[in-house]
Amino acid sequence: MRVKIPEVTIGRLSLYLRCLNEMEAEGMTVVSSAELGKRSGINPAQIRKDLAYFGEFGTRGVGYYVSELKKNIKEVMGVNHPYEVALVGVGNLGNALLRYKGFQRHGFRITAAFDRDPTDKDVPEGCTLYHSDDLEKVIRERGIKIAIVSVHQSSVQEVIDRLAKANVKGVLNFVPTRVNVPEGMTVRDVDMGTELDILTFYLSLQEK
Amino acid sequence: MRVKIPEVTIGRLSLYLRCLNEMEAEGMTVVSSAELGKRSGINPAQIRKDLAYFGEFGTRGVGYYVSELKKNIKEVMGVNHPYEVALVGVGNLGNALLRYKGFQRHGFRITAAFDRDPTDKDVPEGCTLYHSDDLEKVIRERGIKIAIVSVHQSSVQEVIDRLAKANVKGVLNFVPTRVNVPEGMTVRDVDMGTELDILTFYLSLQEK
DNA sequence: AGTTGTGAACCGATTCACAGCG
DNA sequence: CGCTGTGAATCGGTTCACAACT
Repeated sequence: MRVKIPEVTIGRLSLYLRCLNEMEAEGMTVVSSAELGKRSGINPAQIRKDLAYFGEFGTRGVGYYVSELKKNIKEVMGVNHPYEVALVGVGNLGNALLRYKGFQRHGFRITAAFDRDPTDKDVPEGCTLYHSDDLEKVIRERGIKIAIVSVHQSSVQEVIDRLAKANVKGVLNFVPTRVNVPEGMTVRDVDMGTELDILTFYLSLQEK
Repeated sequence: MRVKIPEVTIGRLSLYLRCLNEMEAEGMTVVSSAELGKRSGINPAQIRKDLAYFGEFGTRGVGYYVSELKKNIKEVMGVNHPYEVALVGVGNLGNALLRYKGFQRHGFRITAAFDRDPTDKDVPEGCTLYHSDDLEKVIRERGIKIAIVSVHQSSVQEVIDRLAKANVKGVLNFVPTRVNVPEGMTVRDVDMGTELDILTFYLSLQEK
């Protein structure tokens, strides 16, 4: 890899892909950065720059071939093949995440779920529920590299450390606590409480 | 307001508050930006700058008084009083969000839930379930200003527009679609599929 | 002496503007 | 001619370094 790629770029690639899918469905075969910009709300120069990090996907004077570009973006993002994902903590939130359709659309399948108390819990077709004790064993065996964590605050750090030991490389963390991220692992936090705080702040600004 | 406040600052204020609560529980009464930095993982200069946007909360040579600072941050964030929140779309995800404890910790209570098909659905104590048809009416009557949207893709835009009409000012949107944001409204997107995409990208980088 | 508050330097990301190419 | 790809300019946020203050 030549230069460092901003992580926001990856988020935008995901957005471009969504737009391209729509456009393809509408029968478009070629698209300019200007058109894609209109659809996605991103500045065209930004789009060109984002894409240029990874190659020269366009044709000057023409634009980008939709199906071509889709393929290239998918390759770049590493989402060409479906991914297995583990979920740790089958509480309210975990349960909903197990059933969330959005992951499938991105090519992810939650195939293993772990809980400290697996009795009385049930999981959707295609997913197996295990006791947390078996976390390392199962994840290693299956070669799972990505996990979603929705456990109780008190056990997040332990879970993250155990996932790291099991060779998990990426974690989507829904638990609002500062965690120590093990070497070689990427953790992305989703903190919904803080999101509401930010909305509230803007709200309180308006009142002034 | 004198200068523009970066929105990441607000997210960090929320983090500082969490740390301060911990520290207070541990009996600390005074804290320096260096100590808070250690706990929160944020650069001390950054912390001072974040706080300085809103006032001079510290004492030179001493630091910040914990309870004092907590109070000030809460005031700044507009979270001094509890907020009522509406939730639109009681599917899997919506249901989990209704029961998510993290919101309460931040002083939010989901007191009204809306669904196109409210039969057979039940909601926790303290929350009332309404038919979507009554959205504008109920939200207006209650003066609710913040909403969480977890409806089907096809109706997001309509829901957002109706919320705007009902005078809602902030929306936390869990639906992965580009929405047109009405004037005077703030929308924050939580796109969990894209989050996994980003993890996958880092994963695929490591393999090279 | 110790720590805040802040101007200046730095760094990274976005946008502009145009050369290069189809 | 039109649109991409990209160096240069700009913008915004972070970090540094120190003057101000207790």
